[in-house]
Amino acid sequence: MAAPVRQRLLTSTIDLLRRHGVHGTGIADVLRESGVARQSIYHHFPDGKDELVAAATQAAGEHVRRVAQGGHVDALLAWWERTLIEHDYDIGCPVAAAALAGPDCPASTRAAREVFATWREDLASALRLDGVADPELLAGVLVSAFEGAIMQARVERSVTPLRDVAIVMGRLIVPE
Amino acid sequence: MAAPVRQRLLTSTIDLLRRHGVHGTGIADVLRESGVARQSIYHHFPDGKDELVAAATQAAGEHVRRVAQGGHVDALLAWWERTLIEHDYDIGCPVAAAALAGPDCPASTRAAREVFATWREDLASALRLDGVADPELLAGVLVSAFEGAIMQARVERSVTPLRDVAIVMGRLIVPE
DNA sequence: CCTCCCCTAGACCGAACGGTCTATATTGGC
DNA sequence: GCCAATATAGACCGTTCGGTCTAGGGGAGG
Repeated sequence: MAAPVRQRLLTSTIDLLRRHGVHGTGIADVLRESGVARQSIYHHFPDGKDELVAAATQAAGEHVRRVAQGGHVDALLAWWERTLIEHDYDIGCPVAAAALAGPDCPASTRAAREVFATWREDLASALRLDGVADPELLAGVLVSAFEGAIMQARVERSVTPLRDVAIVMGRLIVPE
Repeated sequence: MAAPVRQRLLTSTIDLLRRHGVHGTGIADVLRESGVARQSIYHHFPDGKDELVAAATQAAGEHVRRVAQGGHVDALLAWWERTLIEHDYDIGCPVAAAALAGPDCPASTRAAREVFATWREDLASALRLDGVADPELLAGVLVSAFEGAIMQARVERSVTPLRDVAIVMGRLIVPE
């Protein structure tokens, strides 16, 4: 009962987005998992589901950002490996879920775009500090490769796709 | 009226999967877009939506496979660029949609896994023929990077993520 | 005190969901 | 001629959907 209502809503929504995607997650599911009253959703997120999903996407993006403190690729990799195994490969990336929601959820799409941009900027800064060539280019490809690897890892039920990305990208991330 | 019913069902389902994902696509939508009778779905796909989506995923995977005849990365890139622009960035990869559908759609998840495996094998064979080192490793990362780039390209409404993947991966795909 | 805000409880709405059912063509092969 | 397979049309089912509504509880600040 400790956590405030808004936070509980976001946490539950993120969890459900990772399992079932945007359209596979119902308001009733969020209510059940968070134990919050129906009306409270529309108090905190007047625009309804799309706004809730967009806010959850932003929050999830911030969380991952803190995990990869300073853009350390190895920390990101380790965290995703652990998370996938902990949840028995029954989850994906909530930002990917928002990105694939489609035109019915414009706010969610926008949120996904902004999170991806933030991730790229963080990674590019870290790469630049390490003296790596083409930091922006590599940062974008890193985000792409990570997102694809998470998707493959989920259906393969194996962390191999993630590790392979780390191996291959490691060859490119070298000081010039 | 030319195309047989089963084919029209698959074509329409693929199109809708790319726009709205698995849970965002309803049976009624498929019926409307394909102009097929409701009962015909359950004639060709007795297990209902999950089986239809799985079959559509397989068919889409085969189609992309033919596009990348022999595993030519450049052909794949050009096709995705053209497709995204043609549809004004309102589509994604249908296999990704199936991969993120979640545990309610076990057949679709299985289909996504098999398509990813086929793509990796095709790419690995092509890389091996070109005398590239670590063909399996690179093939897996290529699939990851492509899938992630398609996702980013969609929300960014730009082909830049795809081109960046091509540039960076081109540096790795060199004869040993 | 009263009022405003946050929160809960739960009924209620019309629409859409996936799936089943009956009934009626229209085929092509035996 | 007959039968099975394929197709169409459309009613119908119970459930769930996202969203709105009313009614009331409790705490903080005027």
